[in-house]
Amino acid sequence: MRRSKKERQELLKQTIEENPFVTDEELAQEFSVSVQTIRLDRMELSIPELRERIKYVAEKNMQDEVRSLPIEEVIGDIIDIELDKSAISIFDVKKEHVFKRNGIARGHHLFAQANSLAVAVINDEMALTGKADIRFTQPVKENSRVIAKAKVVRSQKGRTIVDVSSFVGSDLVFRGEFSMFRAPSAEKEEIDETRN
Amino acid sequence: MRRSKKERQELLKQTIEENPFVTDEELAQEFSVSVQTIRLDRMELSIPELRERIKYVAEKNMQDEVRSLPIEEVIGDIIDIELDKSAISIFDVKKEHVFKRNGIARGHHLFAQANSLAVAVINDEMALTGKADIRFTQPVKENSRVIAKAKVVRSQKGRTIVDVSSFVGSDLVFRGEFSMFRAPSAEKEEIDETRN
DNA sequence: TCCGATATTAGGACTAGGTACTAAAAAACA
DNA sequence: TGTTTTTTAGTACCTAGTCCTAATATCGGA
Repeated sequence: MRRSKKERQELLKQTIEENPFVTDEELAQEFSVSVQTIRLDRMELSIPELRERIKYVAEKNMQDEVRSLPIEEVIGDIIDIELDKSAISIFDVKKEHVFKRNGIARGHHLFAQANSLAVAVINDEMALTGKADIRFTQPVKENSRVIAKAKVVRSQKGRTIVDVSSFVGSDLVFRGEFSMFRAPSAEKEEIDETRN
Repeated sequence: MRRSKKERQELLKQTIEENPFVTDEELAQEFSVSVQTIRLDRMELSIPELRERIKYVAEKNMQDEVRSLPIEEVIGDIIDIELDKSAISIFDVKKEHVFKRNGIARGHHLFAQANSLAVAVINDEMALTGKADIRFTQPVKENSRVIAKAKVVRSQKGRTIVDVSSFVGSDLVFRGEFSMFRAPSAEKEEIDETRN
């Protein structure tokens, strides 16, 4: 089926986004146009060639790998941290984080950002969440930037209370009180401690 | 500096492993041999060409992506559901769900399973988590199978309380009380309702 | 020191998946 | 109808290879 140029280019963009591994040849067949047309389309849309796309995906992968090693496994980007005191992270809500039906962020992503920030702020070898009291105060839409602020409230014998408030702009969208277990050094402080 | 064949091939393997993006040309210079020699080496060591290597890395990345942001709307597999009453789901804890340091499942995955089950059990167009009171009662290790059981406790004017308990074997590992907002049909029931 | 084996290099033909460019044909529109 | 836009075709060139043949180099042993 032949489509208009505009329509075709829209679909082309989507198709390549979904599957960056597709060749011009295959796309030409898919859209029943010549390979040259596909190439003109890519030009107009500034979509790089197959190999560059693959390379990009691969490079992203490598970066992710190094990123997940040193900065620890945090959801969202930590932009400020004072160990055992406070921390701030940013999380951009993209299409994969929302419900398809209504475009609202799924709760567990906001929870993940907050929880992971609560873990990160603790200056110990190990930190585990014991309990949490959380509130989703406003729905968060796709393309929002969520800023989570964690504050250590108090700390006593292996237990630390961390308050996390998340905002979109000036709106509070999430609040949580996390009760964290901590284990100072390595081995024998066994995590069975986490029994609450 | 010229090395013996064996030595060179050993280094070659390492070099490519570290940086799969290196070309034969660059390797030839690095080892002061001809491009052909590098190619013979790759043959003998069964190392694929640059593009195949890059493609492999990229593909691995894509796989990871689908894994980390589940396509399906529910985290875990629902094995039983009675709308507005109860539901059960299974979630297998794999290496990507645990902290590298201690092999313990990160809290937000257990939360995600429970929260997502609470959403699923509600028989309405839309369900959003308003607040939640949760407890991680025991650490969950890699390769565990977590069974979450959701039960609708009560329901009144657009608000439904869902209790979720998650088990590994017979051990309770997580408990949460979720207060869910529900909107029967589509548009105008505006989600500002979620102000708590 | 010469011999044969192994290792290395050079070169040509071919490949995929393109870029960059020119030119012609087809379709859309005014 | 003429003009503009869009599409197609074709050429030369590119990278990073494969596959193959043939010519050298290098090395160990008799």
